[in-house]
Amino acid sequence: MLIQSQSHTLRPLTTAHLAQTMTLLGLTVIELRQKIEGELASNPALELVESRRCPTCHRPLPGNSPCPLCSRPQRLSPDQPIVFLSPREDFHPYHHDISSEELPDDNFAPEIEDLPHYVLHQVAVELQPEDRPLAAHILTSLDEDGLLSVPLSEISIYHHVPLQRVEKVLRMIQHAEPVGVGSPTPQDALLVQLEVLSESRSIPPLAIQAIKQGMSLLSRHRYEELGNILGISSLQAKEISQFIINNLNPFPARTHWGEVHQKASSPLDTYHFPDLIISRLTNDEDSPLVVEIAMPLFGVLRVNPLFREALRQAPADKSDQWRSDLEKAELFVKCIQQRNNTIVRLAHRLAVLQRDFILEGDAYLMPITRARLSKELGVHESTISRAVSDKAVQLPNGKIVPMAMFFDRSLRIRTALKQIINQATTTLSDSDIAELLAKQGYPVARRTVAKYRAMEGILPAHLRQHFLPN
DNA sequence: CTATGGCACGGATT
DNA sequence: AATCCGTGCCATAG
Repeated sequence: MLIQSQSHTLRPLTTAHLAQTMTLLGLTVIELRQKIEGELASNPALELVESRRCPTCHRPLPGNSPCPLCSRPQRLSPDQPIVFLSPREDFHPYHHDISSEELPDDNFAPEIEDLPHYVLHQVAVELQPEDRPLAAHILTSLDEDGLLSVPLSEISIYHHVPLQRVEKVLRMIQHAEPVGVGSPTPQDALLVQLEVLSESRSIPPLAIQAIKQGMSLLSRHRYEELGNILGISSLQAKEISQFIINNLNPFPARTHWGEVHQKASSPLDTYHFPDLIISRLTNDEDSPLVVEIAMPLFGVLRVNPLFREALRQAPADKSDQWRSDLEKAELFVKCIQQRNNTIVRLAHRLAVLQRDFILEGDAYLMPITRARLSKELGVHESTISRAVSDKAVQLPNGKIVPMAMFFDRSLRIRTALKQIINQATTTLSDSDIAELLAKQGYPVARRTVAKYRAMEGILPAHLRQHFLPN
């Protein structure tokens, strides 16, 4: 049998090994955690050793390696990302301490008043004095997403006023910034935002229906079924969905206040826990990237040495069972290592290739294919596919995006297209846009422009109207 | 007649 | 082998 040939690439030795590694590769952190917990529970030969922590930064360390950040020599090259496994005990997105200092917009008001006051000041002018307590009640009952957490009827009863009056006040609040705040459900928030948006620009006609009838399908990206309900094709459904994602936000408090045209980071997706967390080591322009690969458990998995020992004196009737447990455990540990190894190398390569995209944004995305990467890393194409699909990455700016975005061939062109339309003084037809794109080095067919436009939720030229921002 | 959406085909990707 | 994506052609709306 062939022994590993390449430098530090762990090679699968058996088909079972291969199969299991493949399966593991395809799993998200959260899925992997369940898988590992299952194995741990069913196989006594496996054990979980708790992670050590770095004495300096208190970060949990994978295995016996020194802390990849603190024990790093001073030789820092921007081209060399620091990639490491990061055992986690929590499953909330988190920011590296250093990068969290960097805030995206500078014109942010230094004295930030809290959301309830911010909204109250806006509605105060048109609010009847006697309705003030109602507004206050509503605004103090918001959850952290800006949604109303108590039923309206409760407020109505509490203040001994008719329900319509409460509704009237709520309507006022919902129309304040951030638009939709105070809505009882994400659905209501979207509807209000849509209504407000429709005053300044045209909107897809079926968007309202989509939100009203297909909310659950919408949030699960079930375009085909959504299309069926609305009596349109799944492509159209997708377009509408895209429009909603791009222009509306189901959780009003989660965006920054002020801007009307939110580029919300696809809010319907953000609850995913990222598998990769990318930040920058320092705020310098040439700082290396730090890539943490989320490990699902706070510890390191290994074969229990005591179990190995015990096997020697195993009672005859248990011997076979134990032996098989041990083998399974060894295989499992090896597969996990293999998975980690592949992901580390993949992440490293991606961080090198897509550095500009990670730091500067969509316009700098390199067009790369999974096939190319698989050659560079010396693995099968399907390996890359598995490793990428369904995974989420948190970028230094805090946005969580699907890992597949690193391989999106059209994203670059789509952002160029958006820029063209935003900067255009006249209303451009699709063919006009196609020409302009070609001049920028993106030769695309007119028909393709239409599709990209639709993907971005931008309406056709004759329905488009231009408004100056604010 | 022009601009755009639907459908389907072929090649690339997974 | 199945799926996705860009594109051409045609129908339709304005």
